[in-house]
Amino acid sequence: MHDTDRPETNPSPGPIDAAGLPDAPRSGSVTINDIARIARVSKKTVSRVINESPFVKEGTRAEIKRVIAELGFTPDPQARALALGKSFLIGLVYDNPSPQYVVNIQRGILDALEGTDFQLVLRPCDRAQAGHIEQVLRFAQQHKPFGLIMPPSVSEDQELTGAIAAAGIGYVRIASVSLDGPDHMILTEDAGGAAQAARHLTALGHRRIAHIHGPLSFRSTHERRQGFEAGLAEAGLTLDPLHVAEGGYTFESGRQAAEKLLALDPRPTAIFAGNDEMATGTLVAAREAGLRIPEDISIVGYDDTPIAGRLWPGLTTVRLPIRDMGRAAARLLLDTANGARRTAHQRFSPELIVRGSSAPPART
Amino acid sequence: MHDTDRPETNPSPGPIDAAGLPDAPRSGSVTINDIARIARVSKKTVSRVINESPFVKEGTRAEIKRVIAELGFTPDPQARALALGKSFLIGLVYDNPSPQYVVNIQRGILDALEGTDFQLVLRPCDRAQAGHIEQVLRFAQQHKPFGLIMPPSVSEDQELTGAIAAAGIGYVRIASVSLDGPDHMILTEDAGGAAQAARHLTALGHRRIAHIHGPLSFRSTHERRQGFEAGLAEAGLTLDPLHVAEGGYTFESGRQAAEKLLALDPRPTAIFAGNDEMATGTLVAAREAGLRIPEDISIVGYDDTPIAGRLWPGLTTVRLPIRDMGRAAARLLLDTANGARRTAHQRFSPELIVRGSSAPPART
DNA sequence: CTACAAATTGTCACCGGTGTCAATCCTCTT
DNA sequence: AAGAGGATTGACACCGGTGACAATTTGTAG
Repeated sequence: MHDTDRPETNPSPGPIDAAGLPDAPRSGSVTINDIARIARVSKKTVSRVINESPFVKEGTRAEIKRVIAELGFTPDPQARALALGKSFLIGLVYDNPSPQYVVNIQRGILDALEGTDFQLVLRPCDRAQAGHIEQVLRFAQQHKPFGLIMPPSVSEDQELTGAIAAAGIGYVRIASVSLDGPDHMILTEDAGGAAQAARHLTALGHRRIAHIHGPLSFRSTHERRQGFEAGLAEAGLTLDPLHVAEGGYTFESGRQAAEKLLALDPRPTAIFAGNDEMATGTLVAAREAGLRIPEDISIVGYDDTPIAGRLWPGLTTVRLPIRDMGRAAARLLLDTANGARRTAHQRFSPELIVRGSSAPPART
Repeated sequence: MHDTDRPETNPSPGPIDAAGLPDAPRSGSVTINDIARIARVSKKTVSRVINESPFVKEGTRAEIKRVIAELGFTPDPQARALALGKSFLIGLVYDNPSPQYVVNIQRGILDALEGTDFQLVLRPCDRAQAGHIEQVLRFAQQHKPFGLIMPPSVSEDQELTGAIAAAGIGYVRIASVSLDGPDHMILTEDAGGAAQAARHLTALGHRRIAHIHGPLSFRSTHERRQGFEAGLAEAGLTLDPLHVAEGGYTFESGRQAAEKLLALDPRPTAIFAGNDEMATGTLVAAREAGLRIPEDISIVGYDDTPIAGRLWPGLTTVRLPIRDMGRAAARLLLDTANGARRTAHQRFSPELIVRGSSAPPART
């Protein structure tokens, strides 16, 4: 149970020095009042200096800054948040099933937040679960975050982003280029990356090429497939519906989809998976089927998460600068604090990374 | 540049309804004042209900709760934090190089925090970098988190934990059992897990067994090595110093350490790596050396991160219930809010997971 | 029916900042 | 040298809660 039966008043001794020097800074921490008193100005002027207001005389500003540095004062985020009606938290609202993706986004955001007063708060959001929008909204209304960052597939949920915009919360979305919008966005050229993968395979001489795509609820799924088909078309190929399997962006789903594709006769000589997790599943499925990689089957993934370089053979994949994107998203958000009013879009181009999992098909 | 040249006063129209009904709740959000007014009590009494104080008459409490539910009131965390001198943030202070570990800890903590008012804030902490303690301390003093959770190796930094304790911040450490302390802890029996790995290998018939340990700054490194040696001793074996290599808990370090071990003559028939990342590196090094796994070399890891199940062959490893540990750590922290004053220790036992990377040694 | 203690509720200052707007200080003009 | 008008600065209320302590109500013994 709670310890609620203790008396409401706190019987602890309290600040012993309370009766002492009336001018001594509180033992706890330095506040704006201490600075104001010592610098012989009003707290409002100190506040102006903190907030870099231009309406402070240079000499005053210098003196206040000196005192601030001397006492090691840092403004209380809670108090500021209360007064401003906006906290110094940046919320990462995510549902991406790939841990690698999530960690890299986090790292990028943390890169950008370093040295600022902003903190990164994690807010997972299960779109499959009813009421997920209300949960995020509740967080937003309660904690009044400075802004939210939404990677796919949260970023593709129109209902959610609409509700957040309506609540007056700033946010940056990370999404595929095809998803246009009037808000801040970090865009990835998914179709282009997938086309690179297709070109790579056709250049190696593959003709029977299969594709495992992600969940239909992800826009990247469609974009990557479409880009892949466009890339194949450049070599005069089309994607046989038999050669298309659906996955869920997870290892296990990739493995199962690959099992189906590998059982085809004739067997495809190459498989392009919608992300690295599924490509890893494909690799395992191929191994279980007794196939050699890349001699019997070439495998290409997408994202270049760390696992791609840890497999044997290394996974040929399309690198997405996920960490950079996270950093850019956070920067975009912070810029709005500095008065950047116009919405900004920023593009990131994927790059094909060739490792050992792809090679020319065996002569049949 | 900043938009600091805008006038200090906000020229926007402001709340239009300000002159209207004096009793109407603010358009923004419902506050404790609204509840108090409508329930015809003082805000202090509402505050008591919010905080589940027992000093409120049942009827009053019921009525206030009704009004709270009706208006959908939720107390402002910033205001509470300001008044209490303690925020509703839980800080995860981490430096573990393995992304899988980090994500799982996060998930566990988030599990425990779901449905509470607490938020998870990420606070990476590079122990190699000078001033890392000051950074964490600065965060703690500024944001006054409700508590911190520190997994290894941050949890093993006496200087850091000491400073945090001195600052009066509550925290829970996740560490090896050998690291005793007067504070809340989640303990893992690393030595026991490593001993299980040793028994597994000796039972398979291995005699030339090597070990790649982690960085010396991690306590788990010593604990795992010691447990491993103890397990070998049960079979009458000792660990030849030649068969010991140092790694850094990273993929690349494991790969390099394994290269050295695999070049020995006679070659070890089994390698126990201090974590899965290094075991993965070992697997790649073995493949590069043209060895078959497990026929030519058995490999065992530690942690059972997801990658262990994604490799081919699957990695035999020691499973640590990382997510459960994160959840337990957060629960422990929350319990202190409910008056649990005694420090609590909670143990988690590792479990050997046998997959395809270990088998009896080939007859030589 | 009183009186006194316990239970319940209220008042008011304060947590540490910011917004509003008035007051004061300069710097030029004329 | 007085006045105008912009540049600086300050006074004070307020953001939405909680702590300390006083006030009021209730319960119960005498």
